[in-house]
Amino acid sequence: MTTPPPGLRERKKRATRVALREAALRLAVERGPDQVRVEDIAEAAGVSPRTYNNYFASREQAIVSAVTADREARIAAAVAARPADVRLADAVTDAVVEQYAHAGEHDPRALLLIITRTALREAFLDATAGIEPPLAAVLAERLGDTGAPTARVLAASAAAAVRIALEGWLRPAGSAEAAGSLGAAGFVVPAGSLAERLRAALSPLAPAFDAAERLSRTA
Amino acid sequence: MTTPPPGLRERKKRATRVALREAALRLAVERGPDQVRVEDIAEAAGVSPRTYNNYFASREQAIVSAVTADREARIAAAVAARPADVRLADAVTDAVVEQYAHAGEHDPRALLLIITRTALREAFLDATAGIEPPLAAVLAERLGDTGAPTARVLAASAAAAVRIALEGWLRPAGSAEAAGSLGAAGFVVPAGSLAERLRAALSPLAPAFDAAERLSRTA
DNA sequence: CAGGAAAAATGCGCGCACGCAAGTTTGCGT
DNA sequence: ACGCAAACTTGCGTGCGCGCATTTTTCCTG
Repeated sequence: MTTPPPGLRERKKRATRVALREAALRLAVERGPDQVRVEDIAEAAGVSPRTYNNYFASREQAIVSAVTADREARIAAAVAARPADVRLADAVTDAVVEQYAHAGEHDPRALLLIITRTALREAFLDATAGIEPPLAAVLAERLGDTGAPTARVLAASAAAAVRIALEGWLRPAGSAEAAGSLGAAGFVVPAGSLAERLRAALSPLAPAFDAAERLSRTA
Repeated sequence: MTTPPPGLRERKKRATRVALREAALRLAVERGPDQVRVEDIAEAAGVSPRTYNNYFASREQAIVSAVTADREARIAAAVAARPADVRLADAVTDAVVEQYAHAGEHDPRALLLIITRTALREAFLDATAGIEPPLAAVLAERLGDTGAPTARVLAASAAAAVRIALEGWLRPAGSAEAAGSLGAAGFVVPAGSLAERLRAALSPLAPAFDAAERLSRTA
């Protein structure tokens, strides 16, 4: 369940992936996303362009993944960490809010960039779908997997809710420009409390979580 | 609410879109999806390749859309058509089941093709996301839109559930081959009752629909 | 510690998606 | 009926995603 010994192969793979995503983000921030060719990213990471494509299916994906990182896994872990007697709906909601709270805290320019460019926004939103599999796994465990698709459906629904919350959150930012390397301003971000939006989007699902939980207890 | 007068421009556009998607499907069935270049589709539809790309963002999308057609709108319409006093969850479930019941009834070969080829399956599944917007619209109406994202979340959740049901339904079909123009067999399809899977996937969401409905009644 | 299997990196080639800047068609006001 | 503006089509050019075959690296087992 932990980390046996990672093995060298695995470590190198991770290193390459990290190198690629960081190079992608750095270059995108420095010179603007449209001025970064795949070749540049690959070179900066010290691999061939072809190899780059073995790790990421698109430039947007690479850039965004530097911000998204392994948020999916962190959410799942956070849910699993909650004591077993708290309402499942609350566990999920809190875990999600917690993980998105310090979104892009490390580099405001990255967030600004993603918000501004349409293609990146798109990729960023699509990335939320990634929480489904790990979340489904923990939910299946908590609900005592019956073979029914309940866990997956709830996980996917939560993911969809998160996506909707994010969409609404960054809707205000629609203009162009501001791509120079010196955006510098963190106070330009949409604001409007991401946390509130997340809770609002997830709350309609609470009854479904409650019902599933009830079923699993009586079973 | 109906059709004012469609206008000539609009009619031509629709005609082109239909021509493209039907050409795409026909060619794909005839000679196998990998033997169809964009150029062929465009030519068969009597437009330039560039124009083809103004209508569809990928070959898969074009092919699949011939089967998907306007299922999204039909589902939304079906929901809207149910009397206002039936449980919302039931209305949605029945509407979905009803629309997917005669899936690819017209051309079994098309279904067979989509099931077989991975890229097409992917595109087919992605297409389910398309039900969200129209469904969200009807739900918003039924629930008396409060500005809260409830309707959208429920619609997206339902779409996700449908996707999961479909995934499970066509999992059994994983092999390759059988791409010749004479598949001819309709009894090869996965079977295992799509309807049951759809209901099973949607049922965990019922409590959420009930709760939303209750809220809207008391408000 | 050798040797061979499995996995990953790489090079090459093809078709494709899409931005851009014309050219062409449709719609509408006068 | 005319002509202008907006919508749509088209050709061209660029970088990209990915399948395939080959080479290089990692891993395991005797």
